[in-house]
Amino acid sequence: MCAQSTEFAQALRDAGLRVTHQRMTVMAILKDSVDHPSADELFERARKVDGAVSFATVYRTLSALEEAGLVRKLTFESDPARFEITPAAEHDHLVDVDTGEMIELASEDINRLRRALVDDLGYEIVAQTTLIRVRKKPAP
Amino acid sequence: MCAQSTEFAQALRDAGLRVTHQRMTVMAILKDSVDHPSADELFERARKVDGAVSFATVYRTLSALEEAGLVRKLTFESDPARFEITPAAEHDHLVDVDTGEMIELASEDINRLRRALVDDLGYEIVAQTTLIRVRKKPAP
DNA sequence: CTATACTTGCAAATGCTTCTCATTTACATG
DNA sequence: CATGTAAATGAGAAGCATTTGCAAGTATAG
Repeated sequence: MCAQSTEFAQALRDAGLRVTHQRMTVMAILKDSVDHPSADELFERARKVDGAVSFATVYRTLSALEEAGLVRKLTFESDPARFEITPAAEHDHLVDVDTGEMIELASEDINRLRRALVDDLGYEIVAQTTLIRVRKKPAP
Repeated sequence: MCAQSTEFAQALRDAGLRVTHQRMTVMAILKDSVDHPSADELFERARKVDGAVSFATVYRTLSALEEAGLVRKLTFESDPARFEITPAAEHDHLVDVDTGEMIELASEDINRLRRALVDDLGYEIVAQTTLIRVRKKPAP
């Protein structure tokens, strides 16, 4: 975790942000979370590690990190936003409507196709989010 | 507009909903809007046509219609939701980050690919939304 | 070590959306 | 066409996720 710490700290510095233990805590927790937590869940988990983290700071940290490109926010319908460390490769997200579970779906083919289409319209992609509500198929 | 009216009325009846002039107004306005208006914009426009439409009713109408599958809600980041008459063919949405303008992007190739990938994972698609933030490319 | 600009905590504020409840209305029935 | 009743509406209050104001705390340059 030590190597990871210095990595996070450097990322913060690169983004022109001060290295505070609250930010380090949030980043560490987010990195360890495979389930794309909401701000609320993140706050709960952060609090267990570092009692001195407030709700407001979780939100402020997340938007600072998002602006710096280190974190991505996933808005799904009218549900609370969920967050993930910015992924190296772009991917879409499936949400199981019955369980709420979130699954990642990577496809370089789709990405390529999409980039080409957007390009043809004279635009360049700034950011993108695909959220697909799915249901498990009944066993055949 | 007369033919369209009876069409809307029938759609409402099919969905088990009563035909009220408020609902007719909202549907007509939404049908005529090419810009995917928010509930607020829809309310403003509806009010001009029919003074007796309230904010609450716009929201209630939209969710009733959404539940009936006649309307689709687009949630984009933390911005207010926008709405469109449920499209015949699935398509993605681009939002110009500078102007807020929304453009539709249809690609049967992407849809097919996506369906296949989701299918492979053992799921079936219930609904999907892709929102791509874009910026106009500088002229070359 | 000190200065200072950036951060934080707390609580209040905000903004979109939903709900409550009294009143009105659509429409099946006589 | 009159009437009963369940559904729909208007106005405003309530709810919830997120943001903000301000006083106090703290990272970091010098």
